[in-house]
Amino acid sequence: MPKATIDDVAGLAGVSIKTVSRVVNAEPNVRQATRERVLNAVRALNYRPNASARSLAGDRSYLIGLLYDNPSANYVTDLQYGVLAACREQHYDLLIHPCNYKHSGICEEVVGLVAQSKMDGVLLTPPLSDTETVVAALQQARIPFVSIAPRQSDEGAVCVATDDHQAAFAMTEHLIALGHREIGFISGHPDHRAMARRLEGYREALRAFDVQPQQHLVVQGYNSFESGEACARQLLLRKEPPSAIFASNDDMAAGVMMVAHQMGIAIPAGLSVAGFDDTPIARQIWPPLTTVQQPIKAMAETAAQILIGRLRGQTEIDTAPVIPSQLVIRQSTAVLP
Amino acid sequence: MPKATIDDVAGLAGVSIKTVSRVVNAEPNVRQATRERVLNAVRALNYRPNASARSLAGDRSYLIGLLYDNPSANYVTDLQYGVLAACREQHYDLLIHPCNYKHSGICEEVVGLVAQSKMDGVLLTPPLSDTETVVAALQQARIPFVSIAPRQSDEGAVCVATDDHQAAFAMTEHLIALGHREIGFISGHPDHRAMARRLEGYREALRAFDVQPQQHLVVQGYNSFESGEACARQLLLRKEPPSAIFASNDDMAAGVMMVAHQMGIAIPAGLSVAGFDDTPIARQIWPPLTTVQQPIKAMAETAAQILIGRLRGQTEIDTAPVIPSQLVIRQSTAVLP
DNA sequence: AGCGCTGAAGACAGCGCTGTCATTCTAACC
DNA sequence: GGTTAGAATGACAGCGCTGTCTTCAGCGCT
Repeated sequence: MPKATIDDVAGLAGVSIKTVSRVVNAEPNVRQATRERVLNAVRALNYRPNASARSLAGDRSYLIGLLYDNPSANYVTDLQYGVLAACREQHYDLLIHPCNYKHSGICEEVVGLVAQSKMDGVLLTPPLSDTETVVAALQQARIPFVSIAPRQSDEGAVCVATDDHQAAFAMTEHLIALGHREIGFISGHPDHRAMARRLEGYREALRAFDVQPQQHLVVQGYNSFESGEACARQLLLRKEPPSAIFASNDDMAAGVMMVAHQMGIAIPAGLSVAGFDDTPIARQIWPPLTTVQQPIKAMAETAAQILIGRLRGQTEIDTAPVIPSQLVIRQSTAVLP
Repeated sequence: MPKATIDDVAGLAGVSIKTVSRVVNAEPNVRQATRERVLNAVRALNYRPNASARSLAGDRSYLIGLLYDNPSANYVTDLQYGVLAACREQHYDLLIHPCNYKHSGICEEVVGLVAQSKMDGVLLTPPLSDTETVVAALQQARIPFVSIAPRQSDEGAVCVATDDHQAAFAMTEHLIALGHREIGFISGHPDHRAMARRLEGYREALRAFDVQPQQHLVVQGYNSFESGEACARQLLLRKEPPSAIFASNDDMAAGVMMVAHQMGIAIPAGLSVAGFDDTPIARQIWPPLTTVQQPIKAMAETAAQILIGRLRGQTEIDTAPVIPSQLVIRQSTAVLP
């Protein structure tokens, strides 16, 4: 079957191509009977509008871009699945673009890419959404975008916000409730604003429950399993090691558990360990890891819906929804003996 | 800066738009001096050809699709990075399309998708590349495609082949060399041809080294961590448990190790465990897992290069390169005491 | 000098759609 | 019944490029 064009459909339905166009694009002002006649013709010919022609004429590509720079495969695929769900629903296609947020030419790269590939808009994810130069470049180039980012009062940018602060507070509260007072904290990569929020949440919980914060119990990690190992050694080799360690992500928490195993420390009997993100690894280590589950997929889907809505001209939508995360208590945390 | 069109460039360079088109598309028959004049104008105006116009006129979209149905985030992102590397080099864009290979309408879905999004060609990955109906539908619709798939003599389809058989043979040989004779094998999902090849490799190695194959030492897994656990219980609760277990993938091997830990079996002292794939988890469990590393990224990149080459009209390329995988010996396998 | 020939460049017609504006129809009102 | 606002439809010009065909200059040959 040769691919049908809009003319074929118009001919079969006995209307002008413009009317077919109206029906296909769900525009108003078409009589119900006409609409059905056209739809039948579309089905009969298995007509698919030509995306290129449509883009060229309409100056819209029905393509959105997903920009990311994140080494976690799970995070990336969760993002993609969420965005794809929204795209499919709205008949948009997705272009993915991993990039290096530290690259000096990142702004030109991003703007150039959007121009080149004719994206209608882009989705920005951490740490790109935390990189102010990129955000500014996008704004300046008037490229529609929506960020996924920690909650933030400043900036007018549209974003789907995470509640890292609150979740870290809740996790710390959980540890305190178990009787822990010496709670080590492994902070995350300094370029990720979400990581800073997690540290704040931890600190605020200590304050809220009158636990004496100790500077040396907070060590700087860099999100990787290996950095988790290094930080764990630093914390556990002290003369007075903490009774619990809260790592800013699961990979580092897994690193902590690896080191604990090697040092012969039982978990959770001798050490409670908590992570953040609820990646698959949380359930694949022993004991299963207490962590925080952030609905990445839902956030990505929401962000994509908002972006596409804006591209369609909507503006009255909620400009910064916060998607709540959830504590997942497993077996790596226990009451202080 | 308003976006420049080909007319602007032609005007500035003092040539016709067709000549600009020739230069931009690296076509022959343009004098060197003219070419340079045009290129200067392109740079001066920061000209980017309009992808939609180009597609419409040239009946090419410079878009390729990556089809997959795989729950492993690492696998998927490796694929993507490989394909993207080739795309970037060749100025193609990538559309990703996760799908459900068991869905009954999968063939129509795939063909429809390609038509809809105007993809020039697609990349097929396991288990889609193992699904004959999909392959047939693509061939019938005359959609150019390249598969990533286990080596296979039949079919004329262009593919980048894996050497699962050989790698599994090598791993089994490694275990035999360590003195193991009772080697349990956890096979993978039956719909993945690669998994069948791994089982064959195991069997052939037993035969080659005169180890008595035992039917009950081969149990059926389904690629997941949980199925690895179940299979491990089945193998380890026998009165004469194997001294080594070779799982068809790392997740299942991790499941085996989890069960062994729970049963108080030391690894590798009491049990050698081997996996396949070299996913990050292999290094994040204790002890680090002996496994097989298959260069997914390189395979994907090669496949994309071949596909793009074909789209460009090349045909004399190697039609079925085999990318060799590599044994990674870590600490989960040891000499039989 | 006249011939054909090749390489370099341009003219021109669309690709299949959408935006704009003109036109026709419908129905509700006086 | 005549008007008229508004809904429904159509005519038409291009969006920015590429494919095809044409033109023309320059060259070697007889």
